[in-house]
Amino acid sequence: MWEHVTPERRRGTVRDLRRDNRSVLLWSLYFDQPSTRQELSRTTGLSPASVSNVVRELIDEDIVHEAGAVDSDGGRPRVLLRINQDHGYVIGVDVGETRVRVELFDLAMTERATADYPLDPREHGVTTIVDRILEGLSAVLADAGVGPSAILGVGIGVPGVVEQGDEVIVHGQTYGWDAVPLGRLLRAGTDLPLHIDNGAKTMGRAEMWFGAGRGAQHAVVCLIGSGVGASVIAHGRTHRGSTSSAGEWGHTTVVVGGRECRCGAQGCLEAYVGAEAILDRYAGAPPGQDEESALAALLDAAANGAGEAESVLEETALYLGVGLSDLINLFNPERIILGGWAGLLLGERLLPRIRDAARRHSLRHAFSETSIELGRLGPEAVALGAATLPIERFLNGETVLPVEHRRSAG
Amino acid sequence: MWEHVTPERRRGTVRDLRRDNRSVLLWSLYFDQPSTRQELSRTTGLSPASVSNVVRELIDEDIVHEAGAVDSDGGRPRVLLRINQDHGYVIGVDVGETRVRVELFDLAMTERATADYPLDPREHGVTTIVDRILEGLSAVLADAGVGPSAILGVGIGVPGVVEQGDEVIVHGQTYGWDAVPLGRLLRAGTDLPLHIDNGAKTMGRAEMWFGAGRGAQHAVVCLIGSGVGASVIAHGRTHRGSTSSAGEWGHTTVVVGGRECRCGAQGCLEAYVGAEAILDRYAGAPPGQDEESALAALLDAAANGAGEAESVLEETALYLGVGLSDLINLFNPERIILGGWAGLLLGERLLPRIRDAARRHSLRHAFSETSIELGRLGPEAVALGAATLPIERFLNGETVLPVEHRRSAG
DNA sequence: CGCCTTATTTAATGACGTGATTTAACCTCC
DNA sequence: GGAGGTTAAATCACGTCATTAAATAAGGCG
Repeated sequence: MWEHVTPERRRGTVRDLRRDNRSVLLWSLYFDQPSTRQELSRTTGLSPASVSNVVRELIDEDIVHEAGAVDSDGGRPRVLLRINQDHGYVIGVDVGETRVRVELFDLAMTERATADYPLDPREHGVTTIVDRILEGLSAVLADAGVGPSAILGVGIGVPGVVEQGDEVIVHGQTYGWDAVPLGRLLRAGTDLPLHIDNGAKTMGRAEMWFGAGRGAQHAVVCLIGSGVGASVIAHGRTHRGSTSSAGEWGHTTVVVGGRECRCGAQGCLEAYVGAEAILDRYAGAPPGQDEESALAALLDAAANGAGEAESVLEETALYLGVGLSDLINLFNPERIILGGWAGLLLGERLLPRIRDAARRHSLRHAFSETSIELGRLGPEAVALGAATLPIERFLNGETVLPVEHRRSAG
Repeated sequence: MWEHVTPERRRGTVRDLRRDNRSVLLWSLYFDQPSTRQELSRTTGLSPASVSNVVRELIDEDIVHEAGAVDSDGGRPRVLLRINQDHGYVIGVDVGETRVRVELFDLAMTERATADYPLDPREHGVTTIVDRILEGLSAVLADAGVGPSAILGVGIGVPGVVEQGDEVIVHGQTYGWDAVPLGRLLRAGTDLPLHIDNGAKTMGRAEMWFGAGRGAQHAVVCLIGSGVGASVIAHGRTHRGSTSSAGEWGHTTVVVGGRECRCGAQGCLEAYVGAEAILDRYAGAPPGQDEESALAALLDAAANGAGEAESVLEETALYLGVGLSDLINLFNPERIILGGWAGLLLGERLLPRIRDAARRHSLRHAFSETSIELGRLGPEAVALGAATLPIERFLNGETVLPVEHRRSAG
């Protein structure tokens, strides 16, 4: 009864030690390719001898390749090492409000195949989605010419709360999903290792790994689309809370007794800065347009001096800034990243005003340590981020690939 | 350039492994005393042989004592082990708004000496505080008859933001402290190892270790006094953010454009539920009373049916509930603990109403997984929690005590 | 071609955790 | 009260690991 006060600790055999060191080395190499044994020794803190040993092991397993060399003033050249990007593959799935998208990547995260299934807005039934995903999996495998045994895992980003556990359960407000055992349903159709997570969180991962979040240890990635979500990263890790539903920034209250939100509460942030809510507040919106064009039109109208559009945006910037200030005060991140299609559209035009509103509503010290930026990966990042889930497992040494994929040891 | 995405990893020598295992064992024993080697083997996952080895080491260092035995149906009795509570001592300091309090504890956290220095409300100068603390340190050492060499460390809880780093800097809004290098100032007067942290955070630690937080991995401890603060615990660790100013819940915005807060912003939670703010909103408050009696009087007035008092409280419960719902949505804690003198007073009478308001403003799933409770340790817990800072270091094996305190090895 | 410089590997060493084996400590039953 | 049983703890032999120091590889330069 003490686990409450200390972080999880792995079992301490001398063998686990090796697994950990190997993992540290892999992470380092993965994010700093190509590298040399020497450099790895520096970055990991391991002795050159240990680096040599581990690297030999990795080369034998065909996970790492030697690739050229670089002169070292006068002496023996350093050998360049890089991860064999064809050692295995990962798949990322983006289950969005309007489509299901499946992408296959190699270990370097270059896209090798894609499948895209537009979704009828009225067709969010569980079986439809499951079918699309399974269909997409076979499609990208075939398309890329990759066998299932070479797949390290499949990451799936879905809207709504994802309860991790023995059985992965998805609660999708917008989809009308209630406690859907998505993992079990999918496992009926595929044997690939699955990693299911909330879409905002997977997008957050993508920005942290490859986008505007690189280098930050503490960040919040805000996903503003039709609705509003966020992914909180502390110490480089996505904050999940006790049942993985942390980060529901959109339903934070900014006005007690304010506008009604689709979640049933009043005064939620989402009821002011979600695309749906913004358009709702704007009388000038022509009906029948899709949200994306409608919001773009609103922005144009404001740029052309339309008073009402302008005031809706002004208000939006204020509320969004307030929402961000809450994040700053509570999390003290070094960086806040605005993403999602609506977030990017709004940010482009309103960022200074949003920043100003955030400044006015947060504590000076914390605000001064936070930068507020736009996401760099676009709204397509959900699948990419989802695909990093199996990559993480791989780098941690928690995935073993069938032997056929290993070169016979020297 | 990859640390952004993986948690800190310790250097991996076979020696660190031992230190870690020893630490795991110590934590387990600390929170589950007395215990036996056998039981420790179970809880730590270490083999009985390793437990034996480590325990022998700890006994040799006089950190652990054997204390009696317990029959085991028929066979050799299990030997009970407990931590030698006199192996070393820790000191906790509570720098509050009205006093400085210094307490000395043994390893079992029983209080051995106390020193208390009331503070003139106008006298929050840095040197005054530093002097009081130093005075208190000598006082408790003398009082308990303990030499400085037996002190594992001193934990200090202060109001305001504490920036951890090479040089500990304190920003105390309420105190009018701006970037005070408290660590350096104290080090001029004492050689004891110092741990400085925000008072809300140290109180949170106390509740997590010994109070209403026991057993929880994810919790938020709310400190409501004259102002409002919070301590967020994720995975058993206090969340600090990038510059340790995380958890400033009090300055979260609950009403855009709302009441002015002493921080300069508008609509902060603190401007509604801090004791000062509550009394401010209550016209019936007789002047010249201290806050504590005034709030108690307000509560009594409401209990006796005074309409205005009642409505102020009703409103307070609403705002507090909304504040909690933000925590629930963002952090998804398993437990929320209401503490601080005002929090306890309010909670006693208003808890059901607070809970209800929180429920109405948070997402169903997250709310249903959270319990909202009152703190168990009272407002005195700041010093206790501060004292756990050096305890933690000790249990992690990061503290070495001078040899004089070790029994000569057998 | 021999010497110099730097990178990597090899060899020797010491620490560690574990399973198997002993030893310790207490019980029951005859 | 001693033999046999039972459970706990300590010891031993072994395999694994990271590290340091020494050796070797791989170029450059004169």
